[in-house]
Amino acid sequence: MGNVAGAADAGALSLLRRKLASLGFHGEYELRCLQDGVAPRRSVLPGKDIVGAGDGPAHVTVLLTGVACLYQTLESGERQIYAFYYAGDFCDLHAYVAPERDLAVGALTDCTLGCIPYKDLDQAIKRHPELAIAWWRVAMLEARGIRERLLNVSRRSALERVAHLLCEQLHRRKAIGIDSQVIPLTQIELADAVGLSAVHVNRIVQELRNLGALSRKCRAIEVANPQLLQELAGFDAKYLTAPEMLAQWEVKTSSE
Amino acid sequence: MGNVAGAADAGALSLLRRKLASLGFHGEYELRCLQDGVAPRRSVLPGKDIVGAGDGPAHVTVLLTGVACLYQTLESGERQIYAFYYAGDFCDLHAYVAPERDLAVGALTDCTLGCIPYKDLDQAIKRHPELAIAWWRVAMLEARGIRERLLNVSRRSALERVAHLLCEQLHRRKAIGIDSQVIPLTQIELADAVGLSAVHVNRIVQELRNLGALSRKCRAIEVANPQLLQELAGFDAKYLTAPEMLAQWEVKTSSE
DNA sequence: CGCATCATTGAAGCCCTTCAAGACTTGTGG
DNA sequence: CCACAAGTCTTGAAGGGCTTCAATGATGCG
Repeated sequence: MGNVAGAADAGALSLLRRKLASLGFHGEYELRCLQDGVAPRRSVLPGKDIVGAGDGPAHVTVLLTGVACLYQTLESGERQIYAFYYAGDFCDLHAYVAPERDLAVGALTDCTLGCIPYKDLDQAIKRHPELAIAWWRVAMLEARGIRERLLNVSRRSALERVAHLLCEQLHRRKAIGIDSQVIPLTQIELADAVGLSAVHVNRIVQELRNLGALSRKCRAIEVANPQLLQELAGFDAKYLTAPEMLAQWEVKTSSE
Repeated sequence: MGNVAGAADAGALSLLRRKLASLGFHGEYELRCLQDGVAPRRSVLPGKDIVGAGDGPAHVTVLLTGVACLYQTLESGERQIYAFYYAGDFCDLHAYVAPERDLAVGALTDCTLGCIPYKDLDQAIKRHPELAIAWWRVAMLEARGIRERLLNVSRRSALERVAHLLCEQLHRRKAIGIDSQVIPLTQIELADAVGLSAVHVNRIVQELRNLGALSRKCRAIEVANPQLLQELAGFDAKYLTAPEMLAQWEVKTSSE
């Protein structure tokens, strides 16, 4: 709720600019029309929803700090996690073009959010149609991430699944400048993302600790040997879903 | 290879027009610039690739008739099917904005294809930026479909998975006017989509036949009792991923 | 007719789930 | 500062769903 002004907003804007640049959108001046939109801030505590199921917010939410996830709770009470969001990611861009029932975004750690009202987005797109291509690209990347999650659940053993998910998180965190070896997910959250029972994830985590891939120092998930973890996961960095590696992209319509 | 002219092209154009209208794009005249692009036709036999892994085609492919699938083959030789395509679906729109390694589109039945060269697409988008929002929407729907596939694999029993997949196919076929109760998928293809072994899918199919949900008349998958199948699957029509139900959408930028 | 692909069946066994209970951690209020 | 509650982590035992292997029967195609 607490609105912060000044320097913090500059940080948010530069985050947004980097993000859009990585998506192939290079309008320097044009970003200004979104700048004001990001100002309204919000904080959300772990376990609380950033976007509730069935919400029809009139703005797009940008994650500024923290970790969040896209998820759905089933009738049975189970929860399926579809994607993880980090600083710079858009949480509910999908709702702008295609409202989704039953889909929610939850905070996994303390989260800070920026909001871009739909009307600002409308105007920005109208003035700079290349933006729509950038959003299109965001959607494709989201699909790619979910495909990776499906592959994980469908074709890999429990140990590979967990190890692979941890490798992904490690890479995405590094890509935005977080070097900590600690991954702030509970075993329950891990289980909800890899489609295993929490009990079995626990056994896998212990196995990973025995193998030396994870640290035994603390209760949290701390990676002790990233190299080993990658080998156990069969993780291939080329499968990275993060848009950071795509900085060379150009928006087509502006070139021809 | 055989190019067909005249009446058949009119069918393809009307297919494309319906598709775009369902995505919220209503430019009557504007579609003409895509019309010429669809003319070049191609036929692909079952089991062959429409778009190979690593291909960088200079055009977007529209499926005009038949059934195709988006898939990936792993190092182990296994195949994961991510999505099914029917008449009117775009097979490789993703490659236009975000080239994908290892991803291929294969024909499951005899397929007829139309091609839209990238340069036509470039021009169309430049002239009518709302088109980019329509493509964006396509990408979101693709993501939604893959999420549904993930949910299927992650949280449901083998019988529910198979039944649910069959329900989806039935609905999508009906949405484009195919009323046949026969679903032209082999048990192996089913297995590759639901993440089960072919052997076990076979046992499930037999169980569904014993329960009366599937027909025993032929070797192919023929639905005998759609209602029962839906109950067994816990299938809820509201989860439909097909864009046909979204005809009420409007492209935002043109309204304000 | 022979070959390739798909469907079917059986047996053995492992991976993972479920249930149940206890230990540890954290935060909250008295 | 302690007690308590809530949530997470941990451990064991029992069982079932699915896989793998292997072999045989059907179907269709050149």
